[in-house]
Amino acid sequence: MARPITSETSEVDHSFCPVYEAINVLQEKWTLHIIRSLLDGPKGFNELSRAVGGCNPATLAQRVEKLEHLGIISKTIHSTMPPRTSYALTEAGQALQAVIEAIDRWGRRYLLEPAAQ
Amino acid sequence: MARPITSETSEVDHSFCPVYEAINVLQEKWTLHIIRSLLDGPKGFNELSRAVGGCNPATLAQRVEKLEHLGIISKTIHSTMPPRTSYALTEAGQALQAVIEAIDRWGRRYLLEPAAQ
DNA sequence: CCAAATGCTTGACAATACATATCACTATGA
DNA sequence: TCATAGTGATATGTATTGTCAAGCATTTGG
Repeated sequence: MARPITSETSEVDHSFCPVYEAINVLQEKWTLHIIRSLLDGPKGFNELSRAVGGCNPATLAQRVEKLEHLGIISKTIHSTMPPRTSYALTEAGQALQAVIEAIDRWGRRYLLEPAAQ
Repeated sequence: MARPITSETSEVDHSFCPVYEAINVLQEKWTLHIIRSLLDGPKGFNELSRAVGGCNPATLAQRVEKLEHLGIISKTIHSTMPPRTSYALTEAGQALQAVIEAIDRWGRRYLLEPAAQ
């Protein structure tokens, strides 16, 4: 990628495209579900797992770590007696509400009759 | 799923949630890239492949078939002498522009400094 | 006739996600 | 006190998914 030679064919230049990267982040399995679940408040690991519904713990742990790394969610370990973990959206994460809402509107409008699949 | 009874454990009810389903559609690898590529006009298979950038033909064919099945894109085979295929967005597909735009805005705002990954 | 492009398909392989089991720890109830 | 259940994960093996490198039939241009 990012090789602007080849003048004849119109190669699309993906040198660094924020949209392309954003799509790559959001298109990973469970990512959008996780963000959606966290939109109504911080959750613990198992709580999040239940809210997401169907994601296995290994995958969830991996996703959550990556999203934390990307600054989309934050992980806090409360040093109370039973040490509880809490996952919450950062500002960047909260901002994804607009994306979820857009998907929501689209889904309600065009996905009401599934039937096939 | 879709068992609203069970008073003991608080199972999350995903009987049919349009947002959940919409996310499931859009979270598959390459799907959003394909839709984004088709937003600026219909394309043939190889043309689409180049526009998407990096998706292998097997996956692309599979995605495109599923999206056609879901009524998001339409496939037309022009019976001209070299029979050309053309993939285009349906109305439902066009409507996803709002989602792409939301992702675009988010990406520009929060993904400018990637560094890590 | 040969190279190149279109629109895919195939088959072997690798990466990913899955179910399931388990762990250490802490409450809670009997 | 001692099982039971909840927390926050991690480990195992298997199944699903995506990828790579080819190839094929077709047609057009040189």
